[in-house]
Amino acid sequence: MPAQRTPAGSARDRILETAFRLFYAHGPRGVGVDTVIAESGVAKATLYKHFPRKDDLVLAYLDRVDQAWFGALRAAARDAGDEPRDQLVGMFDALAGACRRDGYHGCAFINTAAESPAGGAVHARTVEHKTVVRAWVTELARQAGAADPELLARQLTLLLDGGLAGGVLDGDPVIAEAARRSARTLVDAALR
Amino acid sequence: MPAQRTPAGSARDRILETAFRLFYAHGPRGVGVDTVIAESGVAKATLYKHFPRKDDLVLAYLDRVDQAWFGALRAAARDAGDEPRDQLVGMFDALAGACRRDGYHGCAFINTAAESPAGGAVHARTVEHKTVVRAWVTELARQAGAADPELLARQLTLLLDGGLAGGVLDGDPVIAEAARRSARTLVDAALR
DNA sequence: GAGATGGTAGACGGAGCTGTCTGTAGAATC
DNA sequence: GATTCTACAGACAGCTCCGTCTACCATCTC
Repeated sequence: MPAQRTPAGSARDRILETAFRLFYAHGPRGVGVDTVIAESGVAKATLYKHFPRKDDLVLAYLDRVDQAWFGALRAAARDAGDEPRDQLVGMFDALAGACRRDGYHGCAFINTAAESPAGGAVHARTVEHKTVVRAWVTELARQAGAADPELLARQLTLLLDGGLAGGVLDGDPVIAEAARRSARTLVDAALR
Repeated sequence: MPAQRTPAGSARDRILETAFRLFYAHGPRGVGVDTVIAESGVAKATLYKHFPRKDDLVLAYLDRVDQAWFGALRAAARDAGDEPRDQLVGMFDALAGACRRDGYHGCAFINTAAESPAGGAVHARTVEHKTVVRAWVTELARQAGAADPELLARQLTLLLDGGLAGGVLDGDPVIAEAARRSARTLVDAALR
């Protein structure tokens, strides 16, 4: 290609960065397009060129969250060592990290799903995220030698969801610690 | 008082019943006051007489959910027998019941908290609900003889939250079953 | 120079939102 | 009969929201 794609993508990036911050803090429905425009210092036409519908921006926001959160989850698992059974517990360090982060406001997917019509693309994307994460945990559980990897994955993602979702009420890091201990108990019981 | 309070409270009840249904399905922010008025067959002035602000209606909605959910939780625990350790597991039958219910849409408190400004009365009410429930579970854990009732209660309410909150994405009753099994494992481990 | 590209600035329409207000009507109470 | 209470019906103001549109500008390429 002769002309390189976007010179810097600076406008698009500013929009996404601003949307990420505002959508996470107040929920997509709680933030008007005009606010995103004002805070990102971009023209309205520019925003609508990159994201023809507000939902397109919401989807891009969810993709960004997915990258960040799923990435943190895998990194935490990796940091726990080579043993899958340790990784299943270690991934909960990502939850602890999230709880401690300033402006922590729970699970972006559950929060967004709660306000999205059931049939729409936005809701579907939130479900897709949870499915992908659970599949990854299931594979880890299989590698660890769990008799019923599906069940163990369900149990652990349930804990993750509970810890994350509850963050919208109370971001106490003690929650993450309780979740981690539960994970240890459940993993030990499943691999006995 | 000579004049009995409300002759039947029928208008107020219709408003509350309608708000309960619509708020739970779409979130308070997703339902306009006009819609509540139209669907409950009530005059606008009547609604604003009973609930001067929309937030007052939201608070009444949360109270209603609290009664229903906390009631179901205690009933499920009671049905599990007299032993506190069985009650700690049995309360998860309430989660299974919720999952199977038509129009199940996750945890009303988490969903509402996600869209409510952090400092407000609505957000505070959601936190209060979770606190009350956890206190009740803590007392149950203490009666069961847990070494660390606070921790066990955290762990179990985490499971409850995860199961409930995840319902906005996927109301599969298999979730409730996984939560129940986790609860059994955690309770057994804590009371060993 | 002509045109394409990507950006800024902001008006505008049509819709929906909350909350107020005026006016009417039935029923109970004094 | 007069008053009070409760409810119905609906117009209205003021705001926000989404998305479209016109106009202008800078840069780069042909």
